[in-house]
Formats: sequence, C-alpha cells, structure tokens
Amino acid sequence: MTTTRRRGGAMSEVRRRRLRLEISREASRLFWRQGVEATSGDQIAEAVGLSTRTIWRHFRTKESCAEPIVARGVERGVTLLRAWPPHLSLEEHAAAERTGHVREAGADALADDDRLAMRLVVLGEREPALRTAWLMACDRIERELRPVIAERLGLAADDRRVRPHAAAAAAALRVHNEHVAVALLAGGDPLRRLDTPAHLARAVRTATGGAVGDAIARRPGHPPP
Amino acid sequence: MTTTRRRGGAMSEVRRRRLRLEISREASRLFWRQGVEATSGDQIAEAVGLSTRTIWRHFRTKESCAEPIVARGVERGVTLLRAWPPHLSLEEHAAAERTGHVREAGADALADDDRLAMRLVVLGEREPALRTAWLMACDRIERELRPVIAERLGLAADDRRVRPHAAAAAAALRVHNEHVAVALLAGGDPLRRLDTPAHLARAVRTATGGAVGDAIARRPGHPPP
DNA sequence: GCCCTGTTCGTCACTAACTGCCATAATGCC
DNA sequence: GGCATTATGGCAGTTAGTGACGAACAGGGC
Repeated sequence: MTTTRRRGGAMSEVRRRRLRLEISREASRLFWRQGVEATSGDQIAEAVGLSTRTIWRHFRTKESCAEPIVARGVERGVTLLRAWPPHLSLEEHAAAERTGHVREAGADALADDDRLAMRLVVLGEREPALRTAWLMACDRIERELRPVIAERLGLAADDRRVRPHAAAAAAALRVHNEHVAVALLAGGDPLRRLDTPAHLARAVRTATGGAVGDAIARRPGHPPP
Repeated sequence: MTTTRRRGGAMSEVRRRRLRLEISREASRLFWRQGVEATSGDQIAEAVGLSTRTIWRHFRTKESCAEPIVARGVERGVTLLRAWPPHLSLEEHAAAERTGHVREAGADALADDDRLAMRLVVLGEREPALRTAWLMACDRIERELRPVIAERLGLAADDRRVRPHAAAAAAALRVHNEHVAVALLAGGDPLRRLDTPAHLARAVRTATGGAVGDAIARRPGHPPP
C-alpha cells in the first residue's frame, strides 16, 4: 500500500469519500422525491449543509452527484471478487460470503443507501441523467475490476485478455443489480432469492466464458489461443 | 413491421436520424479539434447551419451530441449480429461478412465518420463528458441487441436470460471498439488484424458463455438451468 | 504556545447550457 | 391549392457550473 502522502491541511482520502457519499445521499434523496430536473444545486447544498460552490467542487455535474450512492450495489460485487481466495471456486466463495453476510447485517435490514441506490437505478430507465450516472459508476467499477481479474488469471495488468473479462464481469454485475432493483421496487421482498452472491457468481462465470470462476489449479494458460 | 403513422408536416424517422447524425458530425469535429469544453452550442449550430435553439431540440445535452457519431463503431457489430443467418455459426458468418465488406468499401478507405468516432472514443478516456456519451451509445446498442439475441436463442424477449447475454455481448463490442480505437490512433494501420469480424465473433461467444455463437441446432433449451 | 504552508470553504460576479413562448416557415395529406 | 401539423428561429429567462479572492483550518517545525 502506498502511504498517502498528504501535507498541510489536505483532506484524507477517506474523509473525502465520506463527504462525497453524504452529498450523494442527500442529492439522491431529492432526486427520488422530486425528480432530478426539479432539484437544484442550491437545494442539494442546503440539504447537506454546504455552500453550493462546494458541491461543484466535489462533483462536476448535478447528475454525477448520484454516482457514489448508485454505485453501492455493484461495489458489493467487486468486494466479493476482491475477497475471493485462490483455492476456492467462485461459487464456493459466494456461498461462504453469503452466510457470513447474513449473520452480520440481518436479512431484513437492507441499508437505506442500498434502497436509495436501487430506486435511482430504476428511475434511470426514464431519466437519462440518472442513467448516465449509473453507467459511469459501473464504468468505474469495471476499471477497479481489471487488476483483480488480472491477478486472478495470473495475467499482466495490461494483458489484452483482461479488459474483455472485466467488462463482461462488470456488465454481469450491472444487469444483476438492475434486475434486483426492479424486482425489489415492483413487488415485495424477493431479496432472499435474488440477492444471493451465488447468482452473481454464476453470472460472472458465464460472462467470462468460464474463465473467471474456477479455483486456481493450473496457472498461466487456460483458454485456447 | 408497423407502418409509421405520421401526419401533418412530421419529419420522417430517417430524415430525423440524418439530421441528428449531421449535427453530431459537426459537433464531434469541433470536440476533437478544440476539446468539448472549448466548443459552445453556438459554434455547433453555426457549423451545421442551424439555430442554436434547434440544436437543443434534437439533443438534450452538449455532450450527447457526440452519441450518434460515436455509436457508429458498435453499430457495425449489431448489424453483423442482425444479419446472422440461423444455419451458420457466428464465426462462419463473420468470415463471410468480412470478405463481402472488404470488397465493397476497400480496405484502405475507412470512412471519415468512423475515424472521428474512434478519436472521440479515445478522447473519452480523458474527457468524462465524452465518456458518458460513449457509454450511453453502448447502452442503446445493448437494448437493440436484446431482441436479436432473444430471437437467436429462441427465447421470449422478456426472458430473464436475455439481458445478461445482451449486456455481455454489448460489452464485448465496446471493449473491442475501444481497443481498435487506441491501436488505430496510437500507431499506424492495424485494421487488417484488429477490425476483423472474426475477433468480434470470438469475443461475443466467450462473453455469452458460448450461448451466442453456435449455428442453431436444438431449439428451446441449451444452457443448464 | 507560535508561525508558516498548503488546503478547503464561502461569497460574489460571470459565462454558457438549456428551456418557454410565440411567430413563421416547411412539410405531408387531401 | 388548402389545411393541419410540425420544425424552426429569435428572444427572454433560468440555472448549472467556473474563476477569483479572502477567511478559516489543519498540520509540521520550533
């Protein structure tokens, strides 16, 4: 890990992230309540207790204020992949994670931010501004996935085969999230069946042509050239 | 096909598309020459010979002006998939299309719009505004891919298995395009090796876990549940 | 404790992306 | 040609977003 070299009164990276998340939270709430058109930058600023100028310092666009919140769903997927130990298959790891996760948070209590994220994702079907935020968030996730997948496959980070797999995996995470979101908002509480990491594991495996999914056995080459 | 029921002085769909493409072309040229920040809506309007007001009638955002041009690359991929006859494997079809395509346009003459599209795609690495346009274009492509893939797999259009495949295929098209774009702009003219539909076919096949790729043999079910 | 340095934040003025509104020109249908 | 509908232009108005400058603020060195 590179120790963050910050000097003077510089904001720590974690504090910066926290602030962005807070802004995003308030902005997203307003977006959901009154639509993105109807919410002004001033409203967001007032809701979070900052000046409007500061909002634009942390986000380049009104719509991009939604990104940190909306990214939460897919972020869970990448943490799942990050924590994937080499000696397990993806499905085994997913199963283990699920049991651990359920005990920690309880099956019924879905964090407010996650609900909000799903709401904005489905709202994105109608509001192009939110759609762009969602796609940009997933794009960021895809980049974060690249080194993870490269290491898993024993490939160099800039190997030509990495990016297709990362893109496919990110796409799998995205549609899974969209699916869960509409199912959750439309009907009751199908979380127990839908949100299982097992589904994610399956989706990622097929999206990568089976490349990302097995426990590590043979190292360097696995797909036919 | 539903005959488009248009009345009064309504613009035909094809004319509308042409106009949007023309606007997009001029906007994209300006974006490339002077950056997207530095180009104003007025400049775009003047370049295409319309009033600024009309520009905003056809595009909701300055950056979205780039979408039609930037989508050209991936659009070729979806036309490839659309024209895919059932009795061929994807690779066979790709090979056939390639020979046909080469004869038609000549290998050396890459259309100006395509060059422009690739330039904007690589520029999108640095300019978030262009990145959103590119992602939105690919998102549209993904939606167009849905019915094509559904029909190919003999599934209902709203079957749960369609969207993951469409997303994965679209992602494959996207990274292929990005790869071609940077290779083309960075170095000389690696088109003969990179732009082959054969690579697209391979990418789509693996991204869909092999589901989209075979010639049609058995109809209804093919992946294990 | 103090100064010094670099950073964040607020205020204000300003630019430019968009939007409504109304009159006018184009277009398709009869 | 006449009519209905739509696309367009011009203009006023709103609001997203930026630059500049000063004040508050967090560290490090002493």
